[in-house]
Amino acid sequence: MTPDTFKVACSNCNLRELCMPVGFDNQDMKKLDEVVAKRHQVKQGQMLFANGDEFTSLYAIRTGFFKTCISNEDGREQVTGFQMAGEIIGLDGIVSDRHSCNAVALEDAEVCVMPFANVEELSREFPVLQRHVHKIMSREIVRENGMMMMLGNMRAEERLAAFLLNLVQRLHARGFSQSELVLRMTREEIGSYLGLKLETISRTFSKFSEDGVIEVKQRYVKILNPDALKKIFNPQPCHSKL
Amino acid sequence: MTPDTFKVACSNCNLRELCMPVGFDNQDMKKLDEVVAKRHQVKQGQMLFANGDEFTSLYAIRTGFFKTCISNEDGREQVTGFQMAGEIIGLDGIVSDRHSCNAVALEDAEVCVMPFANVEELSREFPVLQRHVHKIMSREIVRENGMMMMLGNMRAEERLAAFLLNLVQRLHARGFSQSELVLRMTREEIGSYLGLKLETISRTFSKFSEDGVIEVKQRYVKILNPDALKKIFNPQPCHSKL
DNA sequence: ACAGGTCTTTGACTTACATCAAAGCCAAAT
DNA sequence: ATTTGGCTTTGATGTAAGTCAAAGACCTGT
Repeated sequence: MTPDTFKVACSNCNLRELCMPVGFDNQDMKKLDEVVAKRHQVKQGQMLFANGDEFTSLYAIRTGFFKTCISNEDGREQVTGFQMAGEIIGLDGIVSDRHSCNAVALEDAEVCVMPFANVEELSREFPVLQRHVHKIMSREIVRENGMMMMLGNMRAEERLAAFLLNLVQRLHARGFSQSELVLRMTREEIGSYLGLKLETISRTFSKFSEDGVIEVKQRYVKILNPDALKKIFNPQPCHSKL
Repeated sequence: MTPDTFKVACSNCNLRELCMPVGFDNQDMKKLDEVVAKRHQVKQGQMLFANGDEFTSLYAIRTGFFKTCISNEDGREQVTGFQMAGEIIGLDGIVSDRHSCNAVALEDAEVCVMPFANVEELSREFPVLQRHVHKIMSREIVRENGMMMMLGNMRAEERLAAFLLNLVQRLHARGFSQSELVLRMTREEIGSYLGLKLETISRTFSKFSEDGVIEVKQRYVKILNPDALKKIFNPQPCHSKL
């Protein structure tokens, strides 16, 4: 065991409600601790796993912030997601027993390593865990459906508004502010995620700022008018009959 | 039981290798027949399920061709996938117990209805089925990652080339031609899937045709030069060191 | 055989975003 | 305090794809 790994328990983890199913009694919870083999530290900029790596485990993020991305033969990169505490990464690896994307820590992070064999074994024993795993995968499918809608149909302003609203909503669920956030990623990474260039992200931030919808100072963003942002994301049809 | 539903068995279904796990002995296979409650016919243009419908079952396509699509508040529609025989639809419903997309038959179709409760119960009993379900969901996640790359980074010609190659590849796996196909969907539906307008699809088909890469006659498409198509999809960098 | 509908093609023009380029900002290192 | 390097902003210009419009192809039912 390397010094940056150690054994821990879900049963007293403060993220339990975020990454584990609810409705367990204490005894079940004890057994469930077995899903997590150990914890693992990942420094900013390091990869948790890379495209082509053998798939063995899912990872629950305890602290820190990740991006997942794929790149094709001619070097173009697509960020496929940003993940924060309580979220699960590694699902891409199940189908082929190899990871098909890179997971990069955007800040120093700690993850719970959950060997997938354990997950499957305990899923067979605990229907509530089984259901939970299915929901996590389904949620990711639905999220990506939404991304397809963004990338296929929405304009730059709509994409960035949706992105910001989604970020604060998730941060808020973790006890952070509803209106203020510090971006963990560059303009280029946001652009890659949203199918836009970094200049477009920068210009759109400036536009929102000029319109008084947000306040931006580098990575710091304050949402001044969330309703305006929601309206940009989701413009009202002029007439309901339209 | 309505006249368009009847009980059947996977154990002698000719699509078994496509939609069911391999490595079952006969006895297991008998029990596995229990996943499928019945079959269900869907006429061209009809919905198998719609956004908001209660989720109860996954569906394995026996014959026919489907599209799944979502639409947002202001009416914009995004096709999120095209599915053919042997593929599974309905995974989007697991997370919230409601479907979040519409599944529309693009030609008369027949599906095997697999109540998800059965799937989960049998998954607990048969690890190979459990693994299979996980792989199906992971495959969908990886497919959608690839779609994000397409929609975020690729040009119209690349998207359409990738689309055609993917279609023939899947048709070929089902015993159809590697080079000829009849499209089941309109230019508009292809466009929606690829984040392009129908005119752009039409123009790009014409361009490919002028270049001698394909032959197009309405819905009929013949791939004359698959290598050229692959090169469009996946352009070689000028120098490997680049 | 024809009428009506849906789908497709093609042309002319517009536009949202990309590209290219230069300057500004900020934090860490010297 | 200054340099360095990564990130961001902003402006000028280019372009791939969108929009609008009209005509053509095909299918279905009468």
